[in-house]
Amino acid sequence: MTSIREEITEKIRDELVAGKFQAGLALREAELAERYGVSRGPIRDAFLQLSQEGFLAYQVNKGVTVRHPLIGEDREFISSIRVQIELYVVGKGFDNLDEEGLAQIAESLKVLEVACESGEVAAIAKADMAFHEALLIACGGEDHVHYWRQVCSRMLLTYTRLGSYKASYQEHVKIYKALKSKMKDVALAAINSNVT
Amino acid sequence: MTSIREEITEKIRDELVAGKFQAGLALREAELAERYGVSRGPIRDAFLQLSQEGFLAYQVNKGVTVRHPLIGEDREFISSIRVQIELYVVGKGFDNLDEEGLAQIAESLKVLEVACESGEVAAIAKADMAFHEALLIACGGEDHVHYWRQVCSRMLLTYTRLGSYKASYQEHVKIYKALKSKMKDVALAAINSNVT
DNA sequence: GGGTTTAAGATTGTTAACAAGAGTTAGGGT
DNA sequence: ACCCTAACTCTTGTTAACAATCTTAAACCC
Repeated sequence: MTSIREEITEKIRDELVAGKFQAGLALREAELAERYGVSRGPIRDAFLQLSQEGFLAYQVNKGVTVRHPLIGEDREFISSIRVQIELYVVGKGFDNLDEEGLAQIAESLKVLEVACESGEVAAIAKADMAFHEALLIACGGEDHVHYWRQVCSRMLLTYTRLGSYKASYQEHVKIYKALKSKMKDVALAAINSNVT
Repeated sequence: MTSIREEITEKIRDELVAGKFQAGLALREAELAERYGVSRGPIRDAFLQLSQEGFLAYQVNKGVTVRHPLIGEDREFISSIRVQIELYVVGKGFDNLDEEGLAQIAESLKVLEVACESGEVAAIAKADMAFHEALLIACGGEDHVHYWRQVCSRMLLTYTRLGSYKASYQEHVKIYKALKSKMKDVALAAINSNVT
C-alpha cells in the first residue's frame, strides 16, 4: 500500500543512484511528470524529499539540480558517522532481534546476492543499503533510521567497491551469520569492518 | 523571496519546538490550513519536510503524528554525532571563514542574547540552533547542513539547560571570540564543550 | 449479547487550472 | 555598438475540485 508519491520518489532516486542524471543538471517538473505519466504534484513531493535526502539541491522558484557526489575526506567522514549509528543501534537493540527481523534481513541478503551476481552497480548499492536498513529496523532502530538514511543516501552516488562484489556479499553474510547465532561482538566487528 | 511553504514549515516547526502540540497527537491538514489561511498544499509540503526532519511521523493515507522527543541514552548519542559534525566542518573549513560569515554568526549571537534574556525556552532553542547553523555555513559546510539539521532537530524538543541561560549565551560568546581571533584550537574546544 | 457487514462521514492523495516569479529576447534610445 | 526596458516564454508556486482510502457507527445475522 504505497502512494504514487513514494513510487515516484523511489524511481527518481534509483535513476540518480544509477547515474542517469549528471551532476549539476536541472530537473524539470513537467518533463518528469510526463515521463512517469503522473501530474506535477507527486513529482514536486519527490523533489522535496530527495532534496532533504541530499540528492538534489532545491532553490525557491528555480527548481532542483542534481548535487555532486561526496568524495574524499567528506565521504570518509560521513562513512564513519554511518558506522557509528549502526553500531549504536545494533549494540543497543541486539537482544530485541527476533525471528521476524532475522527473516527480513535474510531476505535483503538474498536480494543483495542476486544483485551482486548481476554485477549492476546501482542494484548492488540499493540492495546494500536495504540490507543495513533492515538490520537497523530489526534491532528496534526505527527512531534512528531517518537520519541514518540521510547520512547514507548521498554515499550511494559513489558506490565503489575496491574488492569484488562477491567480497561485499560475503561481508554481509558474515554479519547475518553472527546475528543469527547471537554473537553480539562478532556482529559488531563485522559491521565495523564493512566499509563501502 | 521565501515561499509560503517555507513560512508554514517554519511556523509549524516553531510550534513543535515550543511544545504546543503534545507528542503522539495527529495533525490534520485542513485544520492547519484554515488556521494559517492557506490551502492544504503548502501544509502537506510542510508535513513532508518536518517528517524528514524527524519532528513528525508520517503514514500513507493516515497523516502525520507528533513524534516523541529523544531522551536518555539516545539523546546523548545523537548529541555526540552532532558535535562530531560541527567539529569536522569547522575544523576543515576554518580558514574559509570570512568577514561576512563572521558577521552572520555575530548576528545570530545577538538574537541568542535577546532570547536568553527573555527566558523563553522555545526562542532560545531556535536561536541556539540558528547560531550553529550560521557557524556551519560560514565554514563552507553547506553540504553537511542537511543531515546536521536532521540530527539536531529532535533534540530541540527537549531543550533543557542544566545551567542558566546566561551560561549558555556565554558559551556561544566564547566560540565566537575564538573564531574572530582565528584561534582554531580554542574554537574547536569551545564547540566541543558546548553541550546542550 | 457478540461479532461481522455495510454504508456514511471524515481525511488524505492526486489532478489540472490558475497565479506568480525568473529568464530571455526583441526593440528603442543614446 | 551598447545598454536599458518591456513584452514574451518558460518554470515553479498555489489553489480548489475530485478521487481514493480509512474510520466510525449503525444495522444485521448468528
